[in-house]
This record gives sequence, C-alpha cells and structure tokens, in this order.
Amino acid sequence: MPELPEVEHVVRALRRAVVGRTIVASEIRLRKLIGPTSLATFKRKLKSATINGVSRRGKFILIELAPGRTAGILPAKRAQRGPSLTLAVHLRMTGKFLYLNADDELPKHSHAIFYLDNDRRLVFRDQRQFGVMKLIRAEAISQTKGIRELAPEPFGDEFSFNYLKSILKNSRRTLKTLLLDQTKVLGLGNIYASEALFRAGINPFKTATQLSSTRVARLHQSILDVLRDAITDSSTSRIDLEQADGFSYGEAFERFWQVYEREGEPCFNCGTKIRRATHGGRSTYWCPRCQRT
DNA sequence: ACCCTCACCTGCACGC
DNA sequence: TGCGTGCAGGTGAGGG
Repeated sequence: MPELPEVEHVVRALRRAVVGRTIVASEIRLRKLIGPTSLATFKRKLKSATINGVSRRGKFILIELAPGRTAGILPAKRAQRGPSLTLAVHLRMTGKFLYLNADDELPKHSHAIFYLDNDRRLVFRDQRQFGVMKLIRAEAISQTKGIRELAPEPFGDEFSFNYLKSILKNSRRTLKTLLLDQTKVLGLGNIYASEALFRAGINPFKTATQLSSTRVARLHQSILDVLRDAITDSSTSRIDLEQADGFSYGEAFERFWQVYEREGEPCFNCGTKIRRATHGGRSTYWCPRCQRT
C-alpha cells in the first residue's frame, strides 16, 4: 500500500493515538504475520508493555515498547523489566492500522488485535496478508535483517548528490527499477518512482549508469521534492485510524499524481498522452515527450 | 555482487 | 450471471 510519505503519516497518527498506552493483551489471528516467533512468547513479551514512542526506518514502522514488570517465577526473585523492545511492522501492500472503540465491529482481515488500557483496540488488518511484524530488542534494530540493508534515509545528510551518483554509476539496471530498490534509494515505491522521474524529465527506461551529472542532480532533487510534497500535501485527515479503511488513496492523491494512473490522459506539462508500460512486472507511467531521453 | 523471475494473497474491474 | 484474465501502493527467496 504505502510508500514512505504514507508510512510517515501512519507513524504520526499512531503517535497521536497510542503513545503512553499500555498493552493489556494481544491476539494474533494470522500465524504467519509474526514469522517464526512463537505465539506464546510474542504475547508474553507484549503483555503489560507500554508504548513509549513510534518512529520509522524506511517503510518500517517502529513501535517502541517498555516491557511491563514480569513477576518473578520464583517468589524470591524480584519482579523486573526486560530489555526495551521494538515492534517493527511493515505494511507491504495492504497493511493498515485501526484504532477501534470497544464496541466497534472488527473488520474483515483483522490479523492482530492489541487491547489497550483505555478499553480501545489497536488493530492491524491486511487484505493481502503480505504485511509482517517482528519483535526486536531495541538496540538490535539496525542489525536486523531487512532493516540493516536499507539505503540511507532520504531526508538525512547521507542521501546526497554524491551518494546517488555513486549508486547510479555502479548499476546497469534501468532507473525505474533501481529507484524501487530500497537498498539503493529509500522511500520511493511504484507511484513516486514514476512521479520523481517525470519531475526530473528523465526516461524511466534509461540505464542508470548513463545519466549525466546534471541529470543526477535533477533526479536527486526530484526524489526529495516528490517525497516532501507528498508528505506536506497529505492532509493528515486522510490517514484516519478510526475509519475501517484506515487509509486509502483518495481524490487528493489523484490530483497530486502527474503521471501515475494517467495512461492516455494529457501531460499537464505538454499535453502529450501519458504512456504506460509493464516493466519488471509493474506499471510504469511516463510522458513520451517530457521524458524522451 | 548483481539482477531477474517468481511467489506470497485477496479482491476488483474487465471482456466474453 | 459466471468465469477467466490481469492488475493492485512491496518485498524476499532462489537461481543464473
């Protein structure tokens, strides 16, 4: 479902809703959601944990937890807190968080339910079941497989013109494919990869290594602009954790898109019909005139 | 080390 | 109405 801007909005919405709350109990209805972790362990670790904060690394949502006191198994042993934990969640295509009242009906595809101390429930639903969640010791996050390999955050200093130039120089893939690789450029997905290339006026099928410095600079700026604009443009009202849909691309997003899902429609810049092609199994949209080379 | 294809799922829109 | 096909915002395994 989401690319980095949408994940950012989900993070902000979660922060407003659940930071400071304690998890009373949890329920996992789709076993594979939590991977190889034992169900019992997962539930035990979450029980009585307090949600300290919510952040993000790439498209991973990081829910920071302070474990509750676990009564010592031996009476002599003092109750103690375990190490800080992070629940890392990836929404993949259709994952959504909902924040439900006690009497709200549980929608279809609700795979995880976290019962909170205010009588409400934080629900994870996911139609296509691609989403994953994993409990990690807080200090081990950056070494966790899947997160360790991620490219630098786009809004950090490390994602510089020089960084992008070196990445492109070493790749014989097409730009569109490369922009989707989260270990090379972080945050774009199928929509914003097309949008960034349109903004930069660069053909999606161009080989990465062929790009001149001038155009690398333009692409770098376009990536930052498209991500920033998508975050700014997204009125937070469109991420509504209290709606069963939670979040969807509505009219506002469609206005934002300049090429995505606009096959056959006139380019806003030159009027030429936007084209679409399937490339690596995914749709790419571009303006054949503005993005000729 | 890189890069490609396929697999993972449900549901919707489309043409016959 | 039903049924087959293709497609959907993302990755990861496995192979060349």
